[in-house]
Amino acid sequence: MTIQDKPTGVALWRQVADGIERGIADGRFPAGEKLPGETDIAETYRVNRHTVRRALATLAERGLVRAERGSGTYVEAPKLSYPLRSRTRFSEIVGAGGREPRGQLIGSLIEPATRELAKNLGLKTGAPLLRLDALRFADRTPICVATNWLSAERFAEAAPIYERVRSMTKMLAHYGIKDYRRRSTRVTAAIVDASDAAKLDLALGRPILIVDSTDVDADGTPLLTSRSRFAAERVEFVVENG
Amino acid sequence: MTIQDKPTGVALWRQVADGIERGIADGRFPAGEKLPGETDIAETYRVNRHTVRRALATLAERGLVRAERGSGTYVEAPKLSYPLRSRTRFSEIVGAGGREPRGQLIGSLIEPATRELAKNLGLKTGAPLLRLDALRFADRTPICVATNWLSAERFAEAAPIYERVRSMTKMLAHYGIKDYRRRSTRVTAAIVDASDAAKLDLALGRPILIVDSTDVDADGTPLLTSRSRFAAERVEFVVENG
DNA sequence: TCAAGTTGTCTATATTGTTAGACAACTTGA
DNA sequence: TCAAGTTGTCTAACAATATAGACAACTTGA
Repeated sequence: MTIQDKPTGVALWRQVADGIERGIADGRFPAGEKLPGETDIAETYRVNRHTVRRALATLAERGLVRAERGSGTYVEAPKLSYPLRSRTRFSEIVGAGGREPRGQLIGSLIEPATRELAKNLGLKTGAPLLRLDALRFADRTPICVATNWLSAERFAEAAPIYERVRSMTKMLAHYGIKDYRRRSTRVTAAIVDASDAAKLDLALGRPILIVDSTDVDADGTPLLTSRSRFAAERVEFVVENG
Repeated sequence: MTIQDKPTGVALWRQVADGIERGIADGRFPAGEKLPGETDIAETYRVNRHTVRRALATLAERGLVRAERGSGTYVEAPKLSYPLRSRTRFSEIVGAGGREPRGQLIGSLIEPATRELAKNLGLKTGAPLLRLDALRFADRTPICVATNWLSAERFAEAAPIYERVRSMTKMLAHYGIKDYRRRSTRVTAAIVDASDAAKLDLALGRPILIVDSTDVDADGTPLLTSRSRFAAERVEFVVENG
């Protein structure tokens, strides 16, 4: 009992947890930054280190902080709230959260359509597809790896264009496509593989959200189909009902 | 552990005490009336009678209730008596009632002065104003939401300072303002809107008291102008004549 | 490679919170 | 006067909270 001497009915660990949470909320402890060490926190709150640990444990359970043994405890970025609606644009969604969207082309190649890809795009199995692999960021934090398949015939120059404009929406605009919408969205989850882990700067064994989707133009003609892998700890999908 | 099953860090007696205090504040337990018996309270909160007793003890210590052996426990606390005089300090007024004043900054932004605000503050229309929205408590009971406007140039750092000291008076003291007084006060009433209802923990449709005021320093220079919305059921303004 | 600094885990002890039961002291109204 | 209902007080047991110290496991940078 050092914060106040009279019993308040509010446990010390709770007071410490609330104090730290307030610090995160108001930016005294920015996302990604290291918190003071447990010993330091214990000292500033004049409380035992175990009490601080309990406070941090509740915050970690809620995903607000992440402890790294031997290194420190870090503020987790608040999850990006990602609405799943028919008009889904990564750049708009990220921008709406006050963060800067960024895309980076990490690979492009031509490959023949599997049966499923062909079905999604309304093409024949084996038709040539342009595959674009992109890494997408909110500010400097990688959010997802997206693999997009488009008709190689219709969108022959898509790769260099995407590389320049760094936005799917703008790239499609180059082909005269003013608007498009999501025809289908399927969400599942898995454990990240080594390749994606490296791209997303994610520890092995962490969960990812996998979104399979197909975008169509105003007439319903398929434009592209894609599989995106999101770092689960950085996003939160919001399904809007109604 | 019956109110919730996970440990919350808030003692049961404290939760009961807060619940009863809320009931007194919002009129479910009017001043002078008898509370339900300790056994009844224990039953409604699904808690031991001793726990209720501890809750009542803390309320009694603060003068909110008075226990009469053999008869019952009665509500003491009348509405917060809030004198409207030229030297009006929320913290002093609440403190004088034996309750603990508290302030919480709920928002701050820069906005241009409307004609009326400019007039109150002796500035030009459109001048940059710092707007501070604060929620003020007596103990744990929200009393009013106050929107304060100050010159953004003169009080550039007011928001973080207020956040720290949680008192308008102390914040102004940081700017070397030792004393100030109320130049004008206007009182009206309305029905609470949804936003204020949530902040004040007030049911929709309940009345609020609206106070528009301007504070000036010893020389008569305007310092801040504000609009406060009080939960009508929790305060009683006292106008002292003479 | 090593030292310093970090989080993770264990044991132990004291204090506070919560429940349970019993009975005393008192008030109220029939 | 008496029964019912109230608050006051006591003992007892257990759970949750808090402190203390020691050491392991790990990361970082010199």
